[in-house]
Amino acid sequence: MNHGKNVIHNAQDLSGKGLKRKMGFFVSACGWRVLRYFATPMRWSEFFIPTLREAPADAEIASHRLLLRAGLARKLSGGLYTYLPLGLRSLKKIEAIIREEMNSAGALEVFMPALQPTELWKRGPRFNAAKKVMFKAISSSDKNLNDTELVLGPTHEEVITDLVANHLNSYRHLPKNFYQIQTKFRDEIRPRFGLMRAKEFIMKDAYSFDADDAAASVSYRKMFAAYQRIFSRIGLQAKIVEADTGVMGGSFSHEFSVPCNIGESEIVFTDDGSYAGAIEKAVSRPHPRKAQAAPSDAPEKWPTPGVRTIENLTKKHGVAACDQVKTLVYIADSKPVLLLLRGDHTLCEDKVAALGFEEYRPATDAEIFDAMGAHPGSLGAVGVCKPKVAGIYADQDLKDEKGLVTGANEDGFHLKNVDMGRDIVPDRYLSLRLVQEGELSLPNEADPVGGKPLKIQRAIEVGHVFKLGTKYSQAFGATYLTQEGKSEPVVMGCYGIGVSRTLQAVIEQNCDEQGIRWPFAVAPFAVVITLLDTSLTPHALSLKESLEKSGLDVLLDDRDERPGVKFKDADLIGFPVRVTVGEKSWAAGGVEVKLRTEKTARTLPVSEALQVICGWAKAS
RNA sequence: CGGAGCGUAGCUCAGUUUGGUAGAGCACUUGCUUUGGGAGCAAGACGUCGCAGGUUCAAAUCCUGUCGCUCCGACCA
Repeated sequence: MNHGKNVIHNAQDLSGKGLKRKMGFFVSACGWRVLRYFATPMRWSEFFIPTLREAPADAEIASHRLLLRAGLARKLSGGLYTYLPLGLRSLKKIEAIIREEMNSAGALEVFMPALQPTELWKRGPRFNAAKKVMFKAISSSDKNLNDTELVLGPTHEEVITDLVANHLNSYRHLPKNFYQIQTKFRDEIRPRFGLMRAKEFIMKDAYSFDADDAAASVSYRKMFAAYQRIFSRIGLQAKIVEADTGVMGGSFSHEFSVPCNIGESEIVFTDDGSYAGAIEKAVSRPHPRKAQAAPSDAPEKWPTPGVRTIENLTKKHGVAACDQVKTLVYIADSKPVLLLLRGDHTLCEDKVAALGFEEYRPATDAEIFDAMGAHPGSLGAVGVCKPKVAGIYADQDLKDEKGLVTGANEDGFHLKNVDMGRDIVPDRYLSLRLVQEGELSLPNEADPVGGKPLKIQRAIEVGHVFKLGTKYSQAFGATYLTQEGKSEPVVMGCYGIGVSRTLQAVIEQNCDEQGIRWPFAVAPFAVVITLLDTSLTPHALSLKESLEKSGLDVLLDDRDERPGVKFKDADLIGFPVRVTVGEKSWAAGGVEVKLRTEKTARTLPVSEALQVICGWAKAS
C-alpha cells in the first residue's frame, strides 16, 4: 500500500513541533502518573485512517465490515488482526474502564506470561479438554523438546493458581483477587466475524481466592456488580443469563451476553426479566400433555410395523408426540447409556455433562442394536437391565408421567400404558432437554409464580463469571492454614471479559447504514471538527482547544478533501459529535453541531456550541 | 476435522466454458477545473493471474499436486 502522504507528514511531526506540544502527563483514576496515551497528533492529515468505500468480500456482518471500512483494524490472516491507531484508541478506552472498575472492586493487576510450560497444564485438571485449542510453542534451539515444550496460553487459571499455591498460605492472606489484561491464544477451528472469534484475542481475566464458600460468594457478587458497571459505562446492553460452567468446572456461573443474530450461543429469557438463562442451562415448564393418564395394570405390547419415528407413530396410530418416550442411546465413557425424553422434546447435549462423564457421543446403529436388540425407532427403556446398559437417565419432565408409549425393543412393536417409576426406573431424573420458545418460565427467586412466556435469541458472550470452587486449588495444592491451624484449599472464582470482542460488539450494537455510532465513552474521538474552508483554520483550532480543555478528545479533519468525502468519513467512523466549520455557517454566525445519532445539525455561535457539546458528553 | 466455494492491481470484480502474451470501477501520482454529502477532464504508476509441476509452438485459461482464504456444521471470551 502506498501511504506516502501520511508517512511524510508523520516524519515532519516527529522532527518538529507536533509531538512535543502534545506530550504530557495526566493522573489516571487509579492515581498513577501515566504517560499520556492520547498524545497522538489530532489532525486527520497527520493521522492514519485508511477508510474503505467498499468492504473486503470476506467481511460478512455489519461490525466486521465497519471495523475494516472505518480503518480500525486490518486482517493479517485468518483470525489475526492488527489494531490501527483509531481502533486502538477505542480498545484502550475499553481497557481503561475495565481497569478502573476492577481496581475499585479491589482486584490487583498482574501480568502473566502468554508462554506457559506444558508441564503446568499436565498437572492441572483439564489438560485433555484444553489441548484441543492450544497452540504449541517449541523452542527450536532446544534438542530435547519433550522437556521444554511450551504452549501459548489459552487462559491463565493454571498459572495463577500455581502462583497462589506458593504465596497465599494463611487465612490472613485472604481474600485476594488478581486480574490481568492479556492476549490469549486459542486455535479456533473456525475463526470468524473479525474480532468476534479470533485465534488471538485480548481478554481481561480475574481470579478470586477466598477462605470458604461464603466468602467466595461475596467475591463473586463484587465481580458481578463490577461487570454490570463496566458494560453500562462502555455503552453495551448486555443481558445477564445463568450459564453452564462447562469445562471450567465449578458450581455457579453467569454470562454477560449481547443479543445479536450472529451470536454463537442462544439465550432464553422472559420479557419482564424475571428469568434469563443460557440455552444449555435454561429450564422451563413444558407444554401440557394431550392425553391424561388412565389407570392401567401393565404395559401392553402392540404391533406397529414400519413405524420408525415419533412423527410416524403420531400419523399412523394417533399417538401424540408428547405422550411418547424418546429413547436415545449414547456411549458415555465407552459404555452405552439411555437418555429418555418426552417425544416432543429435544435433547440438549450440553446438559448430559451434568452426569459427570468425561466424554460422550451418540451411539452408532450397530452399537445400539448390540445393547438393545432392536433398531432406532423401536427402542424403549422398559425391561432393560445392567450391565448391557450402564445407566438410564430421564428428563425431569418425565417424572411421574403415566400412560406413555415407547418402543418395545423389538423391531415393529411398541408398548402402551407405560408408567414412569413403575415400568421404567431411571437412575436419575435431571434436565436434559432444550427449552422451546413460547414455553412458560418456572418459579424462581425473582418470580415465585413463574408462568411467563419464554423467548429465545442468539447472543454473543462478552463476559463470564464463574464460581469455581476448589477444583484448581486442589490440583495445584493451593491450601492455606485456618485460624485453628487446619489446612484447607482456597475457594476460587474466575471472571473473564473478551475485550477485543467487546469492542466489536459495541460496533455491532451501535451502527446504521452510514457507519458506526460510537457511544461517547469508547469513541476513538468524541468530536470531529469538519473544516471546510482553510481560511477558518484558526477558528477551528481554537474551538478544538476549548473542547479539549473540557476534557473531550477532538480530531480536526484538515484534509484537502471535498466536503462530501469528509461527511461520509465522519459518519462511517461514527464520532458521536460532528462540528462543521465552514463559510456558510460562519457567515450565519457560528458553527454547525450535530450528534451522530440525529439527522439534522443546528447552527450555533461558538460559545453556545461548546456548551451544547459538553452537555451531550455529560448526559451520555 | 466433515461438506461447499473462492484465490487475477491496495479494494470490488470481469476475463477461464472455446488456450493466442492482462482488463474495468474505486483508491494512488501529476496538472487544470471544481468545492456543503464519496467531483470532472487529461496524463501516469501499480500484476512473475496463490504456489509447484505437467500438457502445448503458446497457459490466468487445460491436467496433477500443494498452500491460503471464505461459507455451512461440531468447539470457545
